[in-house]
Amino acid sequence: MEPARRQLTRLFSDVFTAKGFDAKLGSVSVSDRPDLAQFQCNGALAGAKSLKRNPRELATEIIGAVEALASQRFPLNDRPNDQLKDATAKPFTLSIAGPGFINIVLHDELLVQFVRGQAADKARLGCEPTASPRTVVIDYGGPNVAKGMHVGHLRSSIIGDSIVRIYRFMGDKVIGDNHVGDWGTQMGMLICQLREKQPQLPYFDPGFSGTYPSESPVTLPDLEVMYPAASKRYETDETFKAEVLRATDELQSGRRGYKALWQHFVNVTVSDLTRDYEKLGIKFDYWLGESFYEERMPALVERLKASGLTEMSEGALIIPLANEQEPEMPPLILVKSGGGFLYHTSDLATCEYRVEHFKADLALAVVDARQTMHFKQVFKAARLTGLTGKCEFVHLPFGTMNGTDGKPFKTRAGGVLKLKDLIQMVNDEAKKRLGELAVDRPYSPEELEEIASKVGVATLKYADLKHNRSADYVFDLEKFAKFEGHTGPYLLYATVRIKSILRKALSQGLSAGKIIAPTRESERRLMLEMQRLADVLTMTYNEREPHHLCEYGFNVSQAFNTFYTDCHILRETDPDRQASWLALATLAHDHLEFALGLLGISVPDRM
RNA sequence: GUGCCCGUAGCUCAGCUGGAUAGAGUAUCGGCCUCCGAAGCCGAGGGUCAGAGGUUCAAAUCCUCUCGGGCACGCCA
Repeated sequence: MEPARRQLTRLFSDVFTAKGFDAKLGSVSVSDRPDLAQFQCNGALAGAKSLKRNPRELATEIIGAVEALASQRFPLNDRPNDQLKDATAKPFTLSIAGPGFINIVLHDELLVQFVRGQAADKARLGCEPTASPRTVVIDYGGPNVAKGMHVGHLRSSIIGDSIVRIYRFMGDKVIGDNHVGDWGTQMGMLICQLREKQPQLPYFDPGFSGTYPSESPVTLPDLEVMYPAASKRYETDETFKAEVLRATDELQSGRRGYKALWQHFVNVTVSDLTRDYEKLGIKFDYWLGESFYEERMPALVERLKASGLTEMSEGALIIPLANEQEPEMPPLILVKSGGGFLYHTSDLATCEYRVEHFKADLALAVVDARQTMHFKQVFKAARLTGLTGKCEFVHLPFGTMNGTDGKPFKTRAGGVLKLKDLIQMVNDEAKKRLGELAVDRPYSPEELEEIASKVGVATLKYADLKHNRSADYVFDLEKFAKFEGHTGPYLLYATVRIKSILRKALSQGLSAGKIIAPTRESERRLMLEMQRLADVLTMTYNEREPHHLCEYGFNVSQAFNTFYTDCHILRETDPDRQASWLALATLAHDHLEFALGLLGISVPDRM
């Protein structure tokens, strides 16, 4: 069943259209004044203006026409006995306020019909799949070899994972790809750095023809030290830079020892990454890193050359991208003056592969906002050269995670906080809180671990997802440890509390029944909130902004908590009402578990 | 220099396809556990929506400019 707002919009639009107005005027929104109404339509104001008429007069006319259709569009099919005498009851009441707003309040019986519709649809809670499913490749994660995951990698993984879940639920064919940074100049840096420290290793002996050791000469912690050091030298030390560039070229042109060494770097990094992703409950369908496109790049470059869109400039092969609209757009460097490839080229090859191999209709890249220019270039070049076909390429940028000082996040010591340390920290805090709360419910150590982990992951993910995707946001460790207010644990707490009530009800032989019309404001508010779900989900899907779903979960939690305090379910004496409340609580639980699920957050049975 | 993002309560953020009294959380203050889980609920105070113009019956929202912060701009990714 469609949410009330959408159905009302259709009704009002029909009326506006019939009167010769733009259908858009019929748009109904949730009321800005919940004290006055549940929904509102402002179309009469704009409509009256275009005809230079009195808006209140037009609003009156609209109301008349809407009411004439109302009972037919929204039949009240179940009137409780005490309302039989009111057989002419309208499905909603309309009124005019202020300069010409039309206010709408649903009849309680109609409100209940929406909620019952959801309750009858356990699997989808009334959310229809998209009418035109597409094949969608979603590129997220994107960690780099030699740099373990730190807080900066959280966003892409968490946001991307949620978008994957949402798209899948909406019926698209989704392919999640972790585009690992495993093939750039950074690899040359690592090779040179290691060669200086351990030149005796067989990987550096060009004459070596035997089998290289299966054991990696370095661990991830080694790499994490080597990379920043090498990176610094690369910028200041010209000799080192030249060596690095040569090593990179040699690696990319297949030097055996370097390739073997590179494989070790990748392996130690990936096995560590996999553990981090497991802790976060994040999975990928593919791990097609930059190196995967290695073989495809030379052929691609040849084809592009043949297309006549490339030219030589300062020794490099480029695709010029500046035009009248974008005179400042820098060219895309296809081949470096030294002969190597940059990530522009591998990204072009990636675009091509996603179109040709995956037959993507849509390709989303969940990548840091600082790469905006890069993607503009790549996508423009891909379009120019015809690589994109009919596929739509979209960069979904996200903002930087800053510390409380407003600068990119660092630990107190000034270092980069590793993801696993962060997870550990949040889990420890969760454990502490569990100890304070669960006095009469001692958990086994295993269950304690599991719950703490769920609470910790919920804290991290929710904190990240609740913010507007494209803006920078402040990552406040102190707040993370608090778990109060608008946080993941708040939503978990509400959900777990419902589970607890339902368990208790079951043990007392009580069961959920038919949801009946609300009699209290707290009950009405909970229903109103829940019937919005499909609307919110559609918005989240269209905008690719999971924070709408966070907001929704928070609102439902809040509405439930108020309802919970106001309506004591297990103590209720009217069995019909009690059964209805149990059904309402069950539905609230299902909504929360559903919304959290799409955010990638799982709910423990108790906490 | 060119371009992009941002500036809303002490702090962290929603709201931005223009609409009524700008909302949450947090912090502060005051209530609520013999009663389904108080990580909760109820209430109070707290705002020149950075500033100035403009468009409009109506601007936090659209346009222009200024100020302030962040980021990106050819051989790192």
